[in-house]
Amino acid sequence: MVHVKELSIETRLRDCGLRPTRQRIALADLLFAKGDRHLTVEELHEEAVDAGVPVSLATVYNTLHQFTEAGLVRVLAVEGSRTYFDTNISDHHHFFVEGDNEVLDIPVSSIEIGNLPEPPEGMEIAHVDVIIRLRAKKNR
Amino acid sequence: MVHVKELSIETRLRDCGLRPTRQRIALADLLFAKGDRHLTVEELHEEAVDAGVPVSLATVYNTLHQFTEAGLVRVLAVEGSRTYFDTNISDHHHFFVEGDNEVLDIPVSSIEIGNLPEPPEGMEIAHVDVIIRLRAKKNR
DNA sequence: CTTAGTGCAAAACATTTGCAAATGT
DNA sequence: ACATTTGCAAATGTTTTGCACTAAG
Repeated sequence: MVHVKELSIETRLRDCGLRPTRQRIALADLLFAKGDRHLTVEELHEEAVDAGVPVSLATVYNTLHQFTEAGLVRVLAVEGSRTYFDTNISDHHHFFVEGDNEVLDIPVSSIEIGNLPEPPEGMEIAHVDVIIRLRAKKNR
Repeated sequence: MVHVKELSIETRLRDCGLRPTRQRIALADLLFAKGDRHLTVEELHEEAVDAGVPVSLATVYNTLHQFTEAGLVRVLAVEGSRTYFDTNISDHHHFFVEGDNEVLDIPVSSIEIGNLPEPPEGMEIAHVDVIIRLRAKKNR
């Protein structure tokens, strides 16, 4: 049924030098089928298990790191304890809802950053992350 | 000798509802004496021990969290594993040197952010973090 | 004295790793 | 068949917690 999609994901994995194993295909499906997502390892693992793909937690960790190296996903540093992975690798920024620990995309076009400072000698800019931290507005 | 400074730190702590204990004073001294700093718990602990204040790691954790709640320091989310604490609580941004895991301040004045998107319904902006990730420039 | 703070060791998490068994090519 | 990948369980690294002991007011 979802065979067309799986084929293309298999190709993508192969292009990255990753063997398209059952687990990797299933994880990639979950990651990319539903559009842009922000997930912890734990969340993805649970989704996979719920979807009937009993992959181990260690494999989810390993797979997400492989995907990161392959440039399929990106690591998000928003909160100390858990690592978030972002399936949207295009240039964009994030809302982070404190308390809920929820991450939302901000289209890059909607933010203008000017006057970026010169990086120190011998350094170049790898990436600019903007995180807008949100809290519930207290209604009084 | 450094008594004037210690007195004022004692007052600051007291104002935050924190008893100025030996350990807290020593840690606050290390944090604030040398200007703006970006430290992990481990680093601060080592500094304290080196300075002849044999505080325990757990106390450094507890103290930094208390300082954070009191608004004396700020948590920096730059890198997944370790938590950085920033002694500069004014509005500013950061360079993060990947590989070195080093954090550098960027004066806020030098970056202009325009077109900030509207926060979702019922939310307000708590803080805007800009992290410019740097990598060593490859000289070719 | 009384209460809050500290240190230690153990617990709790998140993440990584080693190795035998399973899978992909 | 052969190399890679997986799963498990154990190891690691970081942070938190429980509780007896110590220090501050």
